[in-house]
Amino acid sequence: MPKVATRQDARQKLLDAALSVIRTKGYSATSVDELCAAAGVTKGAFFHHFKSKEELGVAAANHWSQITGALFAQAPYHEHADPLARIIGYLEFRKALLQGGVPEFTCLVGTMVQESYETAPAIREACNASISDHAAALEPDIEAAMRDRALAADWSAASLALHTQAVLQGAFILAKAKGGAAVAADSIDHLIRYLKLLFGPGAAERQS
Amino acid sequence: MPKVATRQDARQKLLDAALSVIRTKGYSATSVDELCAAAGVTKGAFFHHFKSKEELGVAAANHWSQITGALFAQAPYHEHADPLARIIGYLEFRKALLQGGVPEFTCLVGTMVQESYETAPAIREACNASISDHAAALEPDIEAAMRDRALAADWSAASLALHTQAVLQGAFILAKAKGGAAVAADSIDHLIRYLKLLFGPGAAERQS
DNA sequence: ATATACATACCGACCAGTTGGTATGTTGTC
DNA sequence: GACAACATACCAACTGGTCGGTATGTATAT
Repeated sequence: MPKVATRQDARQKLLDAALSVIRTKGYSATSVDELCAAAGVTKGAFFHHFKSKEELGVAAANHWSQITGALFAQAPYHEHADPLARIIGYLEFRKALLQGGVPEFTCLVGTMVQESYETAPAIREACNASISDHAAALEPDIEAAMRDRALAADWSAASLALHTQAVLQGAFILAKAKGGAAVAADSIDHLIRYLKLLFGPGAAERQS
Repeated sequence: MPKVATRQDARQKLLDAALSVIRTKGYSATSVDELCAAAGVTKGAFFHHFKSKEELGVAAANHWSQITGALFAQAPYHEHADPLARIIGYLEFRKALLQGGVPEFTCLVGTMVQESYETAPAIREACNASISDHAAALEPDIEAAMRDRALAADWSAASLALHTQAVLQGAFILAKAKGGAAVAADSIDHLIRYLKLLFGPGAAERQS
């Protein structure tokens, strides 16, 4: 029996618990006690690993970056030869992720940054890094697609990458408001349509 | 001296205070005491007008709907003869609203629904109504634009209207994460570009 | 005109429960 | 035996909410 396994992993259990609890109730409404209960850990363990609730918030945002980073890095859409196909594939992948209850497919950092952007700068910055890094990962494919089609656009690859994240974050808000994933899928479809119009046949001629 | 003025307006003062305080700190992190202090009102007055904090949340969402409803109803973009111009005008208007600090231009109900969608059904529904009604107000113009151009689209006016709200809500999240309005404006620009591609010259031929 | 009756608007002390955080153990490991 | 990884007990501050009370307005009957 790996006795070591029960020891030393309180931090991980807290971090994992934070992902689901905070996505369900929000950061402020989530108490330390609740987090400990969900993780099956005592309060002493909590403050042994995190010197404050805010530090847990920062760590949770970073944890989220790691997990989602790994998920998207190994996703199959990277295999497409055409960069545009990879971008569309990414968005189809995000649509396919809209499974289960709303708390299960929504974004931790999008939720957290709303509550803490003015009151907890460290959390805001960790959330910003998570979103911005994820967006930055899309830039090379967007740039390649622009080059392929010789697009002389009045927008940058970076701004389009951020726009995809805006649509996704907004789609999550609508899903929360309406209590279902359907709206979110519709919004992603509109984004896909936008990309196809931007990069599709005759696109270079339409833009100048 | 209007002695009456000092009476009876505690409710309004609380509602107005709620708009700014909740947009800054979020719903959960805003305490009743804080709300009272910001409104210059006592706790007794609070619970005289609202039987619970949650009821204040619902009332604040409705108050927000009223205020924003009036703002957009009297906005100048309705004067355009062309329905597409009205839609683009609406989005330009929203871009022009990105002034001042982040808490001043972001959306109350978008913020609130993130925190309460699972825990406070009444607030969720009030926020949903605010967003959905606002989106619904855009539908007639979208439908008219589709009719004008004889678009046989595989998307509905309703879904496009909701998509505009998703982009706006997402733009606010990015603005909060990055600490400035610039990203939000860029995202609205992408949305405007999408609409121009959807409805612009040759659009009917491109879609089938 | 005025007394009675009642409703509305508001005040502020108070309460029980919860909050984030701390101080002091205990236990296993190198 | 030193140190990390926890557990337990506890605390002051704050939380949403209650409650008895007061000031003011209004309808009605006399």
